[in-house]
Amino acid sequence: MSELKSEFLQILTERGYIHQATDLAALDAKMAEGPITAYVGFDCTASSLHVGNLVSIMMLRRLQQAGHKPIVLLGGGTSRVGDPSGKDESRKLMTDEIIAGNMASIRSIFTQFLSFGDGTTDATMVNNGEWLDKLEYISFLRDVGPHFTINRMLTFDSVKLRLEREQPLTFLEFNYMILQAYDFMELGRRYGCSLQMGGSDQWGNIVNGIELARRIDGREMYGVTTPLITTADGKKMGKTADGAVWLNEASLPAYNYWQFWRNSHDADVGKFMRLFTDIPMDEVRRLEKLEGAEINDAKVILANAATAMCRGEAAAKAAEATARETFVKGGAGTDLPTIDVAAARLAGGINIVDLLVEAGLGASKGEVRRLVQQGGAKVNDVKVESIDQAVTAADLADGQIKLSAGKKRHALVKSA
RNA sequence: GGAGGGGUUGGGGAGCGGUCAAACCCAUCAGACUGUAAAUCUGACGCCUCAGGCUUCGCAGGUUCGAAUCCUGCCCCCUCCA
Repeated sequence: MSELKSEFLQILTERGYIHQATDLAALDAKMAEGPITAYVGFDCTASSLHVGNLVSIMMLRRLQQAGHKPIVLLGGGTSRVGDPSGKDESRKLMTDEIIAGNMASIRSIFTQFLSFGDGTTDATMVNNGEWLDKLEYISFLRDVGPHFTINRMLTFDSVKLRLEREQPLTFLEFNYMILQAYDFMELGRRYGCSLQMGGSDQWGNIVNGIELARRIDGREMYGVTTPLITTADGKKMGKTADGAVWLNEASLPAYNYWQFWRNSHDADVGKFMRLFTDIPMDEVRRLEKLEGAEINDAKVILANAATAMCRGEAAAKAAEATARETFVKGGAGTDLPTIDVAAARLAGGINIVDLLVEAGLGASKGEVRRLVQQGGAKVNDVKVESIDQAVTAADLADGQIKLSAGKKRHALVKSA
């Protein structure tokens, strides 16, 4: 895989998106010739996607930028079956209502990253329930069944791992890969889609689709997978103490999203810029070389770019302003988590431990007591000396009280 | 189906009648050092009305002054044999 001709694959390679690909040379030639249509599938297993899905979303964005057509496939149909990959246990079956709700919530995310419409390079959103829900069992079996041997299916990791560990794999789950393969073929028929992209765990599913389409339709299709993105200390990216880093504002406020990127490890700054922002490569190369305190500037640029893309320019600006106000000036930015407390209650004095728990800076009173005893709690940047201390209206400064747990976690209390 | 082994506090994993809220490691949180980084060092790490109390060791019973530790039943898991 020496010199690539197509802009898209050049960019993908340069920015670190490619893990595996089927017949890259042929795909490259095809993409250099003219626009193609490609898709990534997303299951509707949660009400929001998270940064783990971001690599795939960004690939679609790159695709569109390079003049090709992206399809976002929402797994309204496949979510009713459940992908068995990796997990030891079967996924719980989700109700149709939950799936529909998740799908509606996930849809909105994509408009931030792609431009939708009817133009040749406009993105399209499709729900595989459109065809999967209508399949007739016997005819489906006759059409598709002969092209899959059980022998082969048993060799795929998603199945093999489960069997090796003697974990049950239901027939329902076993069918997932067939349905995904069918999706790819169907997208080829309906939209002339010829490329499927996805995470490295999707490799088997993608290859199945390619083979199915070739056997039944004689259509040549391709697959590209992304590497599993890990952080510099070797962990799966996107896991924080509080859980996943969600893309939806409702699941994770912009300030926290911004902070996630701002707190990247030094060594990850360049990698993340390449994958998750549109910052030009020259700029990336310059910024990732910064050392010492200067790399912090690069982290801010990363956080701004990533947040702006997902949550909009205004949200990024507000988050940055709050971070600057809070961390650089030692004040309190408006984007910090805020709780309201009745004026009367505040006038009477509220125990600091109770207040910290209410503000979400600790999970239990015991935890917060420890925090105070270890000198990690602050009111208006003054260390709390005792767990018996009370916060009163006298602590209000500019109508608010700043609570801190450690150096990074802050919240505001407002009197209402 | 047969024979063994096991289910312990977020994860891993000790404990095998009292000194057990339960070793140790990881993760996590805080403090120091810094750059809102990493590494390192220190401390904490079930809940509460916190020098005291309460609820935990798969589930339900039982033995005992006293059980995570013993017994009975149930559920689940693993290994080997068929």
